[in-house]
Amino acid sequence: MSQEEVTTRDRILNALQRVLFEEGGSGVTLEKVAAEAGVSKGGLLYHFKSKTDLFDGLARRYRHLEERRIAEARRSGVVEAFLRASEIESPESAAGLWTLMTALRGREEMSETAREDVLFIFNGWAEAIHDQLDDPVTAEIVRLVGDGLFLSAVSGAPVPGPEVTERILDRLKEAAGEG
Amino acid sequence: MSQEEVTTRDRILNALQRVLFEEGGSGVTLEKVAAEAGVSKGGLLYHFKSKTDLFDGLARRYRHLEERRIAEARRSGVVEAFLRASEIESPESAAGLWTLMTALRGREEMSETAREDVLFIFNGWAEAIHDQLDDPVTAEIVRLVGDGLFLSAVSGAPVPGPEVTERILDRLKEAAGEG
DNA sequence: ATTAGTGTACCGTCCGGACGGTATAGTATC
DNA sequence: GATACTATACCGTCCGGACGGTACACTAAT
Repeated sequence: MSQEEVTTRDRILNALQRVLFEEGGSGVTLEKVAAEAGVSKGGLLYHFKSKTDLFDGLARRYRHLEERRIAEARRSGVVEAFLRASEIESPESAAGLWTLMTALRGREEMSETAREDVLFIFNGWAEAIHDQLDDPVTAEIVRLVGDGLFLSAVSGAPVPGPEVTERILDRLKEAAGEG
Repeated sequence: MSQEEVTTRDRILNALQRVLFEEGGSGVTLEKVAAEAGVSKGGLLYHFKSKTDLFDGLARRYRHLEERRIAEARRSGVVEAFLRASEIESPESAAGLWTLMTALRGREEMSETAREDVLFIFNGWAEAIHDQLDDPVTAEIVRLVGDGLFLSAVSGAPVPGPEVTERILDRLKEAAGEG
């Protein structure tokens, strides 16, 4: 439990992300996640008292992560930060967020607090973008392009090549007066 | 079985969309869909021999629908048609496509043919857009904005108001030289 | 014209397995 | 002696899918 080592709780959440990535939302079972994390089922239930609680924990962790990213982006320039965050760095991480979003509507097995955490992320980015850009239409375009990037990357739909992405970024930054 | 009446098969698929909309992907059970369609479980299984087959049927129907829309859009102007199609007319319909997309990665319970049908839709729109716009960067922006619109509408993330949407549309049509 | 047979479109029930969750006894570390 | 687990056993429920009917329309031979 020293500072640099990852807690068991975090290992379990990472395992959940991996299972989500490999098998999708309906492939998640407590036993699988426990095994993937190298814990027993009892051990998992010690940290998360139900499956719902487990998903809540993941949503909460995403929220904290994105809160930090958004704050940083407000300093460094939102357009670039948001668009870069939307192309996916870690497929496992994206798959988790994706599943959570999917569960947003029609609560499948997600609690109200998890729903709020996920919405917080989207609203947080939207606010940051609108705060920094004067023109609301440009701001919306930036937001939508980012969401589109996220959707494409995570769903297997066609993704623009890296050099096209760069040119999109340049064009939007120019329109936004950033950079 | 005359022309104007909807087949039982279609009624079952509509029921699936409704259940998907109300309860999400993991809320789908054969019994629920059957009840919603006003058929027995046995009756459902007569038309679709497994749950996978049921989802396949839905994907196939989407594909046919979008094929027609894309062909029409090539005549009437892709930018407007695509963006209008991406803001959602029917939430039930969108929820179904959304679930299918979610299942694209990590096959949960979707067959290869369903995956192909869904990818066909996305690639079909992408091709139509790129065919009609000279500048590939603009084309990609249009595509991404549309995907972002879809994502927002269906996930509960913030949606631009109608007048902002119109202005986005105008700006993109201008950039594309359409209309 | 009746009989027999065939295909289609269903209904209702049952079974086996998977899964969420509970419980409990034990272990190791701090 | 509290914390952080392991391991195992168990229960109740839900669900996919198989199966055995049923009803009815249509055809074909007698």
